[in-house]
Amino acid sequence: MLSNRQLLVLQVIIDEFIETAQPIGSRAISKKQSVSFSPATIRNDMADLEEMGFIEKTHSSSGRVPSEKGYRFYVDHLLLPVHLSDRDQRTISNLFDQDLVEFEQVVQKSAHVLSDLTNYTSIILGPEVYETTLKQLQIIHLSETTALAILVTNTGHVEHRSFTVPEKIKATDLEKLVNILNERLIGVPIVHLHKQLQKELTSVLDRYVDNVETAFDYLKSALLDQHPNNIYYGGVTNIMLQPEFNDVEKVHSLYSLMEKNDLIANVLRTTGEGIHISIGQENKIDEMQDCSLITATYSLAGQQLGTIALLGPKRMEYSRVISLINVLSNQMTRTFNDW
Amino acid sequence: MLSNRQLLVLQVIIDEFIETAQPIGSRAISKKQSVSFSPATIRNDMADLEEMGFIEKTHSSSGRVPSEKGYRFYVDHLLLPVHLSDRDQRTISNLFDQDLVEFEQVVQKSAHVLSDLTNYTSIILGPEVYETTLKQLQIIHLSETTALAILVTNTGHVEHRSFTVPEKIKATDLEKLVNILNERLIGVPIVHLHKQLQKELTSVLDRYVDNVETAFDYLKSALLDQHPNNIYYGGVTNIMLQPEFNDVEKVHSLYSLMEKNDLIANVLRTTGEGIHISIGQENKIDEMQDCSLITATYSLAGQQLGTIALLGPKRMEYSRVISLINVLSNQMTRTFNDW
DNA sequence: ATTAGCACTCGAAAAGAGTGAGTGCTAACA
DNA sequence: TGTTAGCACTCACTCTTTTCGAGTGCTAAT
Repeated sequence: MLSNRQLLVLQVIIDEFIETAQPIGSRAISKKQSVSFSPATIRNDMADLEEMGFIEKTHSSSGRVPSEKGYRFYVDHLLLPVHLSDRDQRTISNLFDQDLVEFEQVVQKSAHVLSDLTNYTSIILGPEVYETTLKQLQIIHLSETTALAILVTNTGHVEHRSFTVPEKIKATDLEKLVNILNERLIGVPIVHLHKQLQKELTSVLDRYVDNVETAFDYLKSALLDQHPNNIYYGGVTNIMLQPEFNDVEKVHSLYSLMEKNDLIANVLRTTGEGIHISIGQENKIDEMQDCSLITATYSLAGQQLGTIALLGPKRMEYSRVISLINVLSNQMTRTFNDW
Repeated sequence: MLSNRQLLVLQVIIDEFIETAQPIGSRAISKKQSVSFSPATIRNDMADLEEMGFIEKTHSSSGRVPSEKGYRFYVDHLLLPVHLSDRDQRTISNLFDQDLVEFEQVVQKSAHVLSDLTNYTSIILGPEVYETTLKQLQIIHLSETTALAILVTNTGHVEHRSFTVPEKIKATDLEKLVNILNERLIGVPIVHLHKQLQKELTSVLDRYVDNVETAFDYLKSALLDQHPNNIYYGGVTNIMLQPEFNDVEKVHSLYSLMEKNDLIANVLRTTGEGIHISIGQENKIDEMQDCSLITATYSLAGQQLGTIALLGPKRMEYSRVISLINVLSNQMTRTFNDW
């Protein structure tokens, strides 16, 4: 069990390291306002803390830096809830005072605010089309052999894909199909589209369309296949402002990771509801082992829509960032539910 | 005027520097197959070339590196047309063998191929909506107060924007307006939409719609304002593989630049037709002064659609890159015109 | 006109010296 | 018994110094 003084020492070390990115020595700790012990006393506590794995030395006679276990303890037990600064609060309320009408817009602007305020990189996932319902389906013929399928959801999200129309499908068949689909499918959650189609409509369609199967397959693949991961990054250059990324190798590895959208999407999609923090090795992705990732979900009518996340060095301003991301994701959820 | 031997020496220096990124000494040049002179002779020529500003020393007793004037001369006069390697040719024909039906797709995949083959960063602009014609216009009401405007062009490009519908506009008015617009405007170049609207339709609309001006204004701003710059980057991490960007500062400045889309769009939009090369200080953008930018345009029916570009260090594999970008932009133009 | 020879330059890498911030340990102290 | 002062020790950093070698310019010989 940690003594009160040890808790204090650990707190000071981490706070200080988060600010300066430099190892902290016993003398520096002893000089802090909140600490009234001599360096020698502090050194004893530091030795204990190191033995327990909360802090580390960079070399045998250096000051201490937090270990990942230290950060985890800090996040779990030492984090004092902070009130946001005036500037932070103003920036956020400015954002939500504009009347934004598109989901994507809200989410993207939130991400930008988040990365601007923190100097870390924001990542957002969603809003997931899967969670929304069909508003309208449309086919537009661009030429004899190509057509454009447009799908609009109730959240104002637009998906479109163009495809080659094979010769055996008549243009009129496609149109009929779309009309019928629109009659029957508006309001159906996108995620159920496929099942719904198969179950209820095949027989009905037979009457109207000559070549149901093929037309249907084409439409399906045009609309539902290769669903793009709805991933968006904000403030990607911020990473380079952090001293731990003063090495092109590291930046390169992280940026390459950001090109693998499906990997990141997977991680963000599988975080539970609310705020989650993973520190260093806790991250499943190799390239993130030197980073911390803070995620928060936003939702509509209790239904989880997507995730907003912040990627930075392990030496993150946890307390401030958590407050920010908390306020933002709540505001997002509120805004969506107001519509 | 440069002697033949001086031309040879300059060529060897630049070729070698492009490959190794190291200063080249007289001994190294003399050892080349194509050179049959002693180091001392080479040194005399090098001194001359330096006096004329084609090459530089990094310090008083170092080998030589090309100056920007040197690169310019190389590009203008020493570039031997290269035949593409098998691999390059195969990659490109693979790309165009797939049946791609969307403009964006072709352009983006081309950019990716370009950056993958060269290890530089590709930038593409367009296809410009301005150059295309209206295929269909549509308004979808999402709720009482919000609506989504979707604009489809003949090239399969989809633009959409959602907006707040003010109370004084009736939903039916908007629909009427859209119907009329569709009747009259399909086939009109997007760039003329505005003029066309004002000139021909105001009187007609008066008959049908109660509140033309307001409805029209809203629609216009939803569709035509804040036209996003259609900029796309490929292989952005490649830059970090180049030794001249082994410094986070430089990478940061270049990446920050890439977030300023309008600046880049402007540069790409104002390059003339065909292939253009700007080297170092020839670039108008400050952050690019250490880079070379190679641009090529692609077009449809003689109408310039957009630009495809490659950004890399001044020490670029000019001959290969130019061949590649040439073949690619021609293939793109051909593909578009085939549709 | 070309080349060999030679003294010279200068960056890069290696080796050494000094500095200081930090430690652990021991003994003294309240 | 918990805290502190004192002290020897460690080790990264910085600053010089040295060495090394690739490269140069110049001059004289071919």
